[in-house]
Amino acid sequence: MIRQQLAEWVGQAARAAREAGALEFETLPEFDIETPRNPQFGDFAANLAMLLARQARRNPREVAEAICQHLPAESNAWVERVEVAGAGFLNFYLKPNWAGEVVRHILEQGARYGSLTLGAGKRVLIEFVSANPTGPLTLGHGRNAAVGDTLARLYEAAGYTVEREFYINDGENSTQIRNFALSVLTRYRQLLGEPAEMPEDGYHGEYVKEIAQSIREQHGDDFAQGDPETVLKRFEQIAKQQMLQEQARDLEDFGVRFDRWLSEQSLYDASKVQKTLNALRERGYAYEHEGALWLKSIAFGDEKDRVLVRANGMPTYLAADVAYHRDKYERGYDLIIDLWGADHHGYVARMKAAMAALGYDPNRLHILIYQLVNLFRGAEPVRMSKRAGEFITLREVMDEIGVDALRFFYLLRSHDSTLDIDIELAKEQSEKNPVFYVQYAHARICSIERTAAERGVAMPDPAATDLSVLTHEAEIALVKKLADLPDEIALAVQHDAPHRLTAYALDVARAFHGFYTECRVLGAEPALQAARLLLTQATRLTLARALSLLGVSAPQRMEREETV
RNA sequence: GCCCCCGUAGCUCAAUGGACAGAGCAGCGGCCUUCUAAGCCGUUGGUUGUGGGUUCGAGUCCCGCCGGGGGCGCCA
Repeated sequence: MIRQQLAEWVGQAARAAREAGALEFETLPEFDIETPRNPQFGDFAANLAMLLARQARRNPREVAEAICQHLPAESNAWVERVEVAGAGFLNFYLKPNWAGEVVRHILEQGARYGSLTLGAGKRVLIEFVSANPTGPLTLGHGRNAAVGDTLARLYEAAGYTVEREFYINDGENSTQIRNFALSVLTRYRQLLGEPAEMPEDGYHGEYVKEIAQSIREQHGDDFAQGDPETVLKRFEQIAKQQMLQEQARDLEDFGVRFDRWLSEQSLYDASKVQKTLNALRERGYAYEHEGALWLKSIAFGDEKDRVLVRANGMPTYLAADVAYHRDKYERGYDLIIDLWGADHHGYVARMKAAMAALGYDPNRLHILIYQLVNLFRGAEPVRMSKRAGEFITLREVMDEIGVDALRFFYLLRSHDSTLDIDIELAKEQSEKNPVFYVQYAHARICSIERTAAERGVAMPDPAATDLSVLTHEAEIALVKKLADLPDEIALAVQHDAPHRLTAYALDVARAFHGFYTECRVLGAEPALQAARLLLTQATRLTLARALSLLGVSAPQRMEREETV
């Protein structure tokens, strides 16, 4: 709130200076209100003067002076003084009552604190995870789920209307589904004591045997005979369905829910793939060559053209995916976000090309690529899973280290960086573990509130409490951090960078722990105790909101297990 | 060969183009009769891989090179 307010005043001042003939410029550039690293440069700083210098044909410090002299009078309410400094920064020093205003504002907002109207109800579709129904969710899918879900929560907080969607790669004619069904069928036959050999490129994980086993339990030897093709089709359905249910369960337990599970096959059933291919042909961006149908993606910056329909008449995965994305555009979202693994990055250019070929604005499609996740146990890399063969499953790691720690670790780094997760560290209940650091701050606050209640100290009324007594360095540092939440949410959304929020939560926790050590709450003299109780409450609300956006719980208490 | 990501303190990583590049861990030294020490304070540690360029200002943007990871299918 304070940043927007300052930005508004600075903008007004620049225009007023122009009116008064003190400054020349055509259009007001986008400028920043930033928090200087060094507190001696004020509480906030504006960089407008530097950006305006060229247009105004004046040196930046003169421009800054001109802006400074035209700041609206109402800015006196919060601003104590403004200084022109450095290359032409406008440094704002706020009045002491500002901290109290922030606390009051947070308490008024309550659990909504941080919510924005930035999105103005615009509709966003986030498609993520979208794992193949041929195996359990892996460690990599977990990253996708954590990043996608928190991004969705952030967009919601920013005032967008968000839909979460899981795309099921279940095309009935696809080789992978067929192969998967064949693998399950082979295991099933082996269970019945028949000689059957796994296909060359079959699925070898333990889970395939589990599915075969469960089919046997439900259907006995019903599938021992019968038309092989019919049996295989049946296995496709059953195996796919079971896998999907397992994935949904894993996601549910991981705190991720989807609004829609959209099946690739349904696109074929509704002729959407065919219609999309026709549309591409009509627009002149699909052509026949050597018996196949090609997308002319070169025309839109891709490095080569891509096959849509194979020479054998079967559409490729791309064809269905183009139809799917066309469908997304047709549903009228303002923003479409996809979250893909790094191994799909080569796919971005062709998908954007396809959308451009269909006449849609490719900029409305954000495709985020997240990098690999490596698992360690201490210094030892973990590569194999018992259940899934060469993959480590989300379930295994989630069960071992817990949802809170795992979600937090997934969001600790930018999705652009490869991520190493150390199971030992994530399980460790110690100061090395960042999840506990944040949760502990929340638990400590709850503990203060419990103790206050035990001692009969009532939570003061914010309207009737003088908050101007909050002047300690640690109090001010904490308040500044708390005030940042709305901006952090805005930035996280603008940059599609959910990991910013973990960093923010850590910052708030750090500021609180500092405050906790420096400033005694209960037992301080009454006026100060009241103000600090309210500051504590505002901190709890802020931490709880940040944690909830991360999908991490905010515990009321934390007991440390005896380690010795 | 082409494409994507990364390269910042011993390690893992931050830093919407802004001021003196910051945290955590590891190391060293301190702080529990008072709201939870899963905490706090102090301290050591840097030519931001490298060479150019753009800019009032570059870790950040552009080009080249070096190193690490991933991808380049009528698989999905």
